[in-house]
Amino acid sequence: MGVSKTSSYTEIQIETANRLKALGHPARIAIVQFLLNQKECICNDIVNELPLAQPTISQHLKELKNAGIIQGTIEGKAICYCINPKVIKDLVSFFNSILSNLHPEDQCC
Amino acid sequence: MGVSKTSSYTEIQIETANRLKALGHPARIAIVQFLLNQKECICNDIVNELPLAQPTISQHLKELKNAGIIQGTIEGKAICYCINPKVIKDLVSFFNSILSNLHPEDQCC
DNA sequence: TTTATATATTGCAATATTACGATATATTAT
DNA sequence: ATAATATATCGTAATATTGCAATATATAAA
Repeated sequence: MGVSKTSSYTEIQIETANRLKALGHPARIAIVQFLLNQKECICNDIVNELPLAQPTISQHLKELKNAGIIQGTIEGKAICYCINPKVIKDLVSFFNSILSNLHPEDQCC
Repeated sequence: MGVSKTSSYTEIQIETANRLKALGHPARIAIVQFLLNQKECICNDIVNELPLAQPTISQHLKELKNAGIIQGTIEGKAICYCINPKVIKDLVSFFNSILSNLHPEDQCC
């Protein structure tokens, strides 16, 4: 008894949660997967691909960008969005570290 | 032109989004990490560890459980929650497949 | 059976998210 | 300069999430 509560969360916990939350919507998963298949990754193409209006997609792109999942650079009249590999690698590491800390003998169910 | 909109999302996109969304909150990241370090994983312990009230933690546990991230079994008076390795493995695969589809020559930014 | 312990559920307020029409901005083409 | 194209922002309605006090349930201990 007498265990003191951790006052808050660590920076890493907050950052990881933000990134996972950004990917926690089917439209944003679909956007990421669409970007993977494109050499030219422009918002207007995505509008034609997904069942969402242009402002909604723009909003989803903004969230992915705020979380660092994607980056955008201006390409003339359009904008080129693409995936930031570093963040994806971090997430692979995060889940791999869960797996490696999961020892069957520790499992109670 | 004339590209038809995909009517909706795939089952896998929806399932993946649900799982990532479930992990998209610092309290739920902290809960998962706490479970990793415990042999005895009981909700009341988590209440002493996190800055949240018992009903709130119970709610977060429910969300993790609904998303399949954790499972709970009744252990007498308490409940033993632990992580479902299969789902974590699926997520590692998801992010690894993003990485393997990310060819630098395709990147426009 | 009464009491204590562990967890879940309900109800509710505060806040955040999602989606979109309307509109703004910025670049390119004419 | 005007028009067309690509994207962003604003305002707003509908819905979802978060957190908690109060209360319920269920098991174990006395």
